[in-house]
Amino acid sequence: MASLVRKLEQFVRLSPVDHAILNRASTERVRHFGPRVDIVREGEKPKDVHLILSGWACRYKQLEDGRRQVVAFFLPGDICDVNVFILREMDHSIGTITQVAVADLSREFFDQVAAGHPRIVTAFWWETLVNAAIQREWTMNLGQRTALERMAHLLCEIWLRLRLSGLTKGDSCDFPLTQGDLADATGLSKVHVNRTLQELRAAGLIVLKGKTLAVPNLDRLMEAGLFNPNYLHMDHEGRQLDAASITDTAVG
Amino acid sequence: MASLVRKLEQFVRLSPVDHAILNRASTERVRHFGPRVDIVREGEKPKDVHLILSGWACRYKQLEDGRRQVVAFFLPGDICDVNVFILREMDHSIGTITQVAVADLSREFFDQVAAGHPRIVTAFWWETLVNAAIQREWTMNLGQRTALERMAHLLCEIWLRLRLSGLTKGDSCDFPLTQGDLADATGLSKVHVNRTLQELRAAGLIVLKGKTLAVPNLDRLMEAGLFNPNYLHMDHEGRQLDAASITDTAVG
DNA sequence: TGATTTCAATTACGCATGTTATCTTGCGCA
DNA sequence: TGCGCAAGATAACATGCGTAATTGAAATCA
Repeated sequence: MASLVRKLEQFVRLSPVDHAILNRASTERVRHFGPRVDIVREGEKPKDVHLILSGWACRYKQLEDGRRQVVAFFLPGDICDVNVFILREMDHSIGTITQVAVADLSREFFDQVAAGHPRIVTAFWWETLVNAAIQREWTMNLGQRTALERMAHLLCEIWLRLRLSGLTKGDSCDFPLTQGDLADATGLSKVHVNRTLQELRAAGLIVLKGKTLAVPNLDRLMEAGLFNPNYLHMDHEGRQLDAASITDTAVG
Repeated sequence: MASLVRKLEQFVRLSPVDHAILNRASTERVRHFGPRVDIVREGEKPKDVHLILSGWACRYKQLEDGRRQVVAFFLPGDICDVNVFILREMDHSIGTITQVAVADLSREFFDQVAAGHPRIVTAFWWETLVNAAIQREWTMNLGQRTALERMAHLLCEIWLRLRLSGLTKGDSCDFPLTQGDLADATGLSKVHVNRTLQELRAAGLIVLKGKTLAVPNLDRLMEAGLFNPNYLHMDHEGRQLDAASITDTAVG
C-alpha cells in the first residue's frame, strides 16, 4: 500500500483515517501470483478490484488468431479498474509479468469509501482519470508515432510512473519486460522492437541490459519520444512535483 | 437529453426524480457550436463537463509537427468526461465535426448527484467504464488490426453506438465524417482510407455516399472487422439487448 | 552440470501502407 | 447560377516495418 498512498498523496492529502482505511484494504485478502500467469480472464464476471502491491502486470486483449495487444502496464500501487464490478463481464484479461502480490478490493469497500471518505473518492477519481488519459496517449502513440518515437515514449512513461512511486534509484530501474512484451504493447514486431532498441542504445538514450534499464538523460529521451508529461497529471492545485517531493514524501 | 437517458437506461433504471435531474441539467446552460470548431483546448483548465445534446464531436490530440490523432468520437448523448474538473489542465482538445449543441454540467451538479442520486452515480460509472473500454479497444485496433479490419471495426462501433441511441433508420444513418477524419482516427493516411473504403464498398460491406452510411449486413461487417461487441457493455444483469428493446424504449 | 527453454540478435526479403501529385466531384455561398 | 474551395478519387513510386529463418546467449530446472 506504500506505493498507492504515495501516489494518491501527490494529488490529495489523505487523513489518518483515510490511511487506515487504505491500509486495511491492502492487507486483507492478499493473493500471490507467479510470473506469466493470468489474474483475470476476458469473459469472466468481475468480482473484485485489484490493487497491485508488488510486481508488474499488464492488461491485454487478444484476437482469435492470436494477435495480442497489451493495453496497459500495471506497476506497484496501481489499481486495475475502480468499480469494474458494475459491469457484467470483463472485456480484457489481466496477466502478470513478474511475481505479483495483489490485494482484492470488494464492492463493500468502495461503498464504504463512497459513503464516508470523500478524499479517497477524489483520489480514486484522479486515478481513474489518469488511467483514461494514459490510454488515450497510447492511442496517440500507436496511431501517430514512428517506431522509435513510440518506444521512447513508452519508456519515458514507465520511467516517470516508476519514479512517482519511488521505484527508481538514480538513473536506473528494474525493467522486467521482454522484447516480446514491448512488441505487444507498441504494436510492433519483435524484430522491429529489437532494431528500435538498438537504435535507442546507439543514440545513448537508454542502457538496457538484463532486467535493468538506465536512462542517462531523461530530457533527451523525452525529446526523442515527443513526450509531454501533461497527460500523467502528476501535479495538482499548484503543487508541482520536484525531485524533493518525489523522494522525500513520507509514507505511512 | 433524450439520447443520454435512453442510453443510461439500457443499464440502470432511473427514477422519475433522476429523470428530472438529468432533464434540468441538460436544458440549463446549453451552448451551440458551428462545425469544425474547438469546444475545449488542450492546456485549458477544465471547468465543466460537456454533454453532447446533438451533433458529432471528437476528442483529439496533436503533436507539434501537426500529426493529429482522433482518440474518440462523441455522438449525441455522450458525456465527455465525468468529473474532469478535478484535473488541473486538459491533456487533449475537443472539437466539433458538425454543428453541435452542448450542455455544460457543473461540479455542483456532480456533487448533488453524488450526494443523493445513487442510480445516476452508477449510470455515470457505467458511462465512464464503457468509455475506458472503448479507448482500450481503439488501442487494440491501432496496434493489431490491418487497415481493412480497422476501418470495418470503427464503422461497426459507430453503427452500434448510434443504434443504441436510436439514431439509425433501417440499415442506414447519417455519417458526417470525412475521409480525413477517418484517417486521423485510424492512424492511416487519407489515401489509404480511400483505398480501404473502396475495398469495403467492393465487398458490399458498406454503402457510403455523401453524408450517409448504409450497412446492408452488419454481421458480415463485424466479421471483416473482427468485431466483438462485448466491450460496449450494452447489456446488464441479464437484460439482453434485442431489436425490440432498442427500438421501443420509451424516452421522456 | 548438462539439458531445455526462453530471450536476444541478426540477416534477407516482401509487402502494406505512406507520399506526392493531379484530377474530378460535390457543395456552400455570393 | 456559377464561382471557389473542400472532399474524394486515382496513379506512380518510395519505405518503414513485418515475416521467416537461423544463431547465440541467458536463464531455469532436472
